[in-house]
Amino acid sequence: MNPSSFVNSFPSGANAAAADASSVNLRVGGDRRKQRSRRKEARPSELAAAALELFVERGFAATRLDDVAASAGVSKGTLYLYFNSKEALFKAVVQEAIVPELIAAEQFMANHRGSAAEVLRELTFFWWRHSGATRLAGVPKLMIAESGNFPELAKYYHDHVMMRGRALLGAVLARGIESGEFRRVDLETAIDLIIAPVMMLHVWRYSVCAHEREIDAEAYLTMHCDMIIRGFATEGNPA
Amino acid sequence: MNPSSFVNSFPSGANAAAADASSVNLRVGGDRRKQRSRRKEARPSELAAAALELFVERGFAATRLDDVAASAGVSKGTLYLYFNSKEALFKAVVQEAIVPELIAAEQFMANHRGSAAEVLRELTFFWWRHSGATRLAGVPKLMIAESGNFPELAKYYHDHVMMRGRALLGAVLARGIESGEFRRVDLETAIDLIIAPVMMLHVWRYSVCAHEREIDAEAYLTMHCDMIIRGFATEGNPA
Amino acid sequence: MNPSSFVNSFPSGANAAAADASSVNLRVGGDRRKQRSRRKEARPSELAAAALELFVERGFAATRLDDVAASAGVSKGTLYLYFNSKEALFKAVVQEAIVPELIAAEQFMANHRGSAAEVLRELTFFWWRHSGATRLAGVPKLMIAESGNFPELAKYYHDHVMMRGRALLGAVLARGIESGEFRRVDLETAIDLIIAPVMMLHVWRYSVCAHEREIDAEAYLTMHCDMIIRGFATEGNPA
Amino acid sequence: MNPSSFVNSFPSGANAAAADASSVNLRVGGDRRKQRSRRKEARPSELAAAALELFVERGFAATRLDDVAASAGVSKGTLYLYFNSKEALFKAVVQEAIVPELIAAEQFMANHRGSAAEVLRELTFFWWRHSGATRLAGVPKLMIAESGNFPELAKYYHDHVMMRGRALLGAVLARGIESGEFRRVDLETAIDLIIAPVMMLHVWRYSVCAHEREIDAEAYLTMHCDMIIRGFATEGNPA
DNA sequence: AATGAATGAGACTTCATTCAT
DNA sequence: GATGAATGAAGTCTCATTCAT
Repeated sequence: MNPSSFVNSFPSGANAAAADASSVNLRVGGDRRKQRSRRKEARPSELAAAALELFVERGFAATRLDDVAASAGVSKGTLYLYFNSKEALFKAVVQEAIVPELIAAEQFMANHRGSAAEVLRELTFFWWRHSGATRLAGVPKLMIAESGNFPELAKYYHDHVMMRGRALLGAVLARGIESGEFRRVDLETAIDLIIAPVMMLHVWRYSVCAHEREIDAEAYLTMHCDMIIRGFATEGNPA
Repeated sequence: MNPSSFVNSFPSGANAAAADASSVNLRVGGDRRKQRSRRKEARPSELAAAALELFVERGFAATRLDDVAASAGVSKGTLYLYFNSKEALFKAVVQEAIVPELIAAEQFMANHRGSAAEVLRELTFFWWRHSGATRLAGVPKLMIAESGNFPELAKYYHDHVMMRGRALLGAVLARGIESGEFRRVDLETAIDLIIAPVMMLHVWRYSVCAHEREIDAEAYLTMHCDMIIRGFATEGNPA
Repeated sequence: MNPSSFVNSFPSGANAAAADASSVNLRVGGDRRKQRSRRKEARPSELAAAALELFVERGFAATRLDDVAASAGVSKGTLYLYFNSKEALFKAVVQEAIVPELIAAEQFMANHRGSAAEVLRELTFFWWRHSGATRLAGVPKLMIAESGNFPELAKYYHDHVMMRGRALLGAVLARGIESGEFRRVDLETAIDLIIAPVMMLHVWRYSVCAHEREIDAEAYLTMHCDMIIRGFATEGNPA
Repeated sequence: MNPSSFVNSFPSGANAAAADASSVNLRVGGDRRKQRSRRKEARPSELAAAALELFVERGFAATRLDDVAASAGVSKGTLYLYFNSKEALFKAVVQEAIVPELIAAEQFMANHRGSAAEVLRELTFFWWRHSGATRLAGVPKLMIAESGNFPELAKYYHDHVMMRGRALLGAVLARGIESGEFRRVDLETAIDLIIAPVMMLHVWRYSVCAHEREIDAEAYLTMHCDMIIRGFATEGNPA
């Protein structure tokens, strides 16, 4: 699993607009003359990808920059050409890893037509496919573990990732309430309860249960959606 | 010094209140001759308590033994009289923090009479009062963050804490299904979905949302229980 | 030339009051039981002495802490028990090196009786004996070289050392003018011109001329004093 | 690339003004074809000029080649086209900075007619105007700071700069003694005492006193010359 | 000739661990 | 039992130097 595959692992249709053109061009360009400069443009992403792997696996503090460098196939000094500090690398990793994920989800939502319940269910599984099943699955654990020591990063993650994801869910819920499909519940709390099990699924897979218990994600998420939809359904409209 | 021997050195029926009392008595007792030996017995607990505080706040790697020692009012060397390594201290901390918590929950369950739904709801709030509102609240985050680097500890936590807690919930669910109160759902998955939001509540409070958003635990847990109970209720028995 | 000789190289009668008693006790104590703790008190001075040697010889940046530690016979980590950073060590070195020097000169002055010219001449040679001929001779060069990068230290040196030395000279000059021995010259400028050749003598010995030319300090300072005294003398009083 | 070949590549009768003119012409000249080759010849001087600025300001060790390159508007690699190492650059800088200074002083002396006292005074102020008031003022401090780590350079500076300057002063003194204007003093020592305050004036301005005290160079040098001339004057010839 | 990306040795600094007292 | 001074391995970060383009 090399760094470049990481780039390609993003939903192809989704991030075309969002991801900077350069990293996309990286693969389509045909001529060799610009390889050096193109390489330079691609480096930060490659390094961040290597770092993501290790951060997710070992945590921030336990990851040595030597290992990141070795994993990316560069020298330790090269890391500092692109990132001023280990912390800066950490920030870049999180941003590279999560922003495309969100953009994809937002586009998915924007294009979807269907009942609120359907959207909720499909969004959940979309999320799982695009995050839970990839190496991005480790990011929530990473954030949980390190946000205490990196308040700045925690704020960024909260503002740009969690709030954005919550807004998505809030819109679905509001639509369902509007249409009479859902009961009138407190939106914030409802959002919390939709998100929590999904996050926890990621976390379990990457930490406590990693080697102890195999969680059947499909069944887990199916039941979760059932519960949510049933729990929010209006009386005359049992999902 | 294996984990279980350490656990067994705790007062068997003890909970947090009892442990506190002992360390308080330590200073009010009038007999001076016994103070030394009493103190000796209490030391590991005092040290672990100081370490818990710091581990939970800063994480394992970012906590220096100097700080633990200073916080406990002893010299750094003294730590090594009771724990062979930082890792050993970590194990002791986790074990000391969680075992009493569980014992208390089990006793609570054993004594409770009522419908499955009632028990579920009360158990949830009991848990919250005894864990979420105390310093133990940080333990889940700690476990999530460090279990990857301490597989042995993750296993212990999984086997002795999570499984024990899951057994508790499994018993309640089984009772509800038996009595016709709940539908026949997959037990393991159902347990996961009951636990996840509670864990996540702990985690959020200690990490990402710490400084960003105040979660109303009461409303959150109430809605969670509503959803669970409604979601599991049999057709003719809408909770 | 070991560190302890450094301590003893200070004028014995002069610094008895100034230097902290501990470093003096270091040598007079007879019992062995307290060696450990006494050692601790003495350590900072020993380390600073070792550092002085190297700083003076190689400059601040070119001196490695490994070498300082090795030279003091301790491990690198030990340095950090006493000094928070290389810069802190530098500060300590300067302060340890120069303050006693000044105190000695002040006491010398206070006890001296004689004409202004005599005092001037004797003070100059006193200074030379106590500074120019010891390893402290390198401090002026050190300060000149590094003060640009350590403005804080430059200020300290200026305020506590140079101003103090200048005050000494200013007092002598003022006395001479008062008594009609010296002409009425601008004090500040006069002080500059008395100091400059003395400083430069130190500097030359430690830098440019170190291996090229041997300056006869005795002749140099004698002529310097002659020039100064003759230059300042009133018409009817040719020195 | 040995020192002397480098020196010889400079315009022989040149001084600072001439060198400046060449680099200015570089840009105003209309002929574009020559610009490339002209530029090539000028490069080393431009690079050394940029380096001088930084060396003087920060010292040798604290100056990064990145900054030198950036300041000269070239890439870091280009530095190595002209100088084999940082040390080689340092040598070039010193040589380029001081040789023209000396040549100018020698020419000034050669053309001067007047009493020894007059020459001494005017030479001093000439020196100050051409060195103390320009960026060259920092060179003495630089030499003092680094000569310990660059013995070879110290020797060059001593042999080519100091000795040459001393010869100049020695000639003036000898002339004064010959004519009966000055007393018969030891020449070497006398030269030292003439130079020292001038050097120290440079040094003070660039280091310890930089931000603390403003020295009135005019008054300082005037008094210095007065003292020297008065001090050396024969009995019947009070300056 | 010129670039600037890449290197890697080496610097400062931290901290878990040990041990003489 | 308790101390705390001492250690040294290992980490992050810097920067002079090289070399493919």
